[in-house]
Amino acid sequence: LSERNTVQKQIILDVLKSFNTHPSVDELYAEIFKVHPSISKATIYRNVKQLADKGEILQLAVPNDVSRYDGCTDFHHHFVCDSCGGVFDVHADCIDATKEVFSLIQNKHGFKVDRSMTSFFGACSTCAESS
Amino acid sequence: LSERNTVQKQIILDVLKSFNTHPSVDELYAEIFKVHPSISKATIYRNVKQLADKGEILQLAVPNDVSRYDGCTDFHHHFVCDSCGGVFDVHADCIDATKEVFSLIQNKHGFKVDRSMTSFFGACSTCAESS
DNA sequence: TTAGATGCAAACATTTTGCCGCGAT
DNA sequence: ATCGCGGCAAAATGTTTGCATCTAA
Repeated sequence: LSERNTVQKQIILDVLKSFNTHPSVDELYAEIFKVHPSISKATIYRNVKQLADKGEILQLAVPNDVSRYDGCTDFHHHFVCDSCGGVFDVHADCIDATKEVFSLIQNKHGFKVDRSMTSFFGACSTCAESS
Repeated sequence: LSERNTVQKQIILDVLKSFNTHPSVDELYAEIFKVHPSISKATIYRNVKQLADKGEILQLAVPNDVSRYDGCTDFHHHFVCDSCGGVFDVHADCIDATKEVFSLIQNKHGFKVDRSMTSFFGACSTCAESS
């Protein structure tokens, strides 16, 4: 049941953390390929899943888009542009989803809440201008 | 540029609204098939996309899961069980993501925010018990 | 009448899996 | 020396598209 530290796993984590954006597996692959051309996409799929399960990275689900990954696990949120599909960070000071809310939900519904994330939707600055 | 009201579109909307859960296209198909066996999945895919674009239904993006649809467009949130993948409603009184927050984000980032949705993650009551 | 919608099947894209060999522990 | 992991290719899954036909307007 032990988990091994491999070169590939470390590169995947490092490269993901170097992104300011929220790359897909394809985007990660393209970047990792530059330093480790022999990597396989299957390895990236397997590792991002494992890292997300351990909570070392976040997996983002975006409507009409592939899975995206976020190397920043600090509590924060996302804005998704309905027009271009871009995903941008929205930091937490904007919204109040605190542990108090988690308890409230747990008491009301019986769900044991661990974490939360808010998605905001609309038009990003670029798309709002060109319309 | 006109959009037509077809029998299929109406059935899709009706059946979706009859769910308390958040069905995938496959689950919708299975249910619609009972009353309209000649329906095609392509028709369902095309219509849920159109309905979601018009805002008549919601498209939910769930990590490691297919797209799910929600016939209830009232402002509310979701709890996703990390263990069984179930998606449950969490109504809005639990969390404060109001128009004020939207303005705050718009001022800070320039995004024109239209709507938001919060996802809570953890263990649902059933899964929390059996662990 | 005509342009949007349907059903079907084929095409596509993304993600998962089986297999075998490699390498971290 | 194990057994988890990597690379590859094949398979599985989910979604979109081309096309001929149908139908709402």
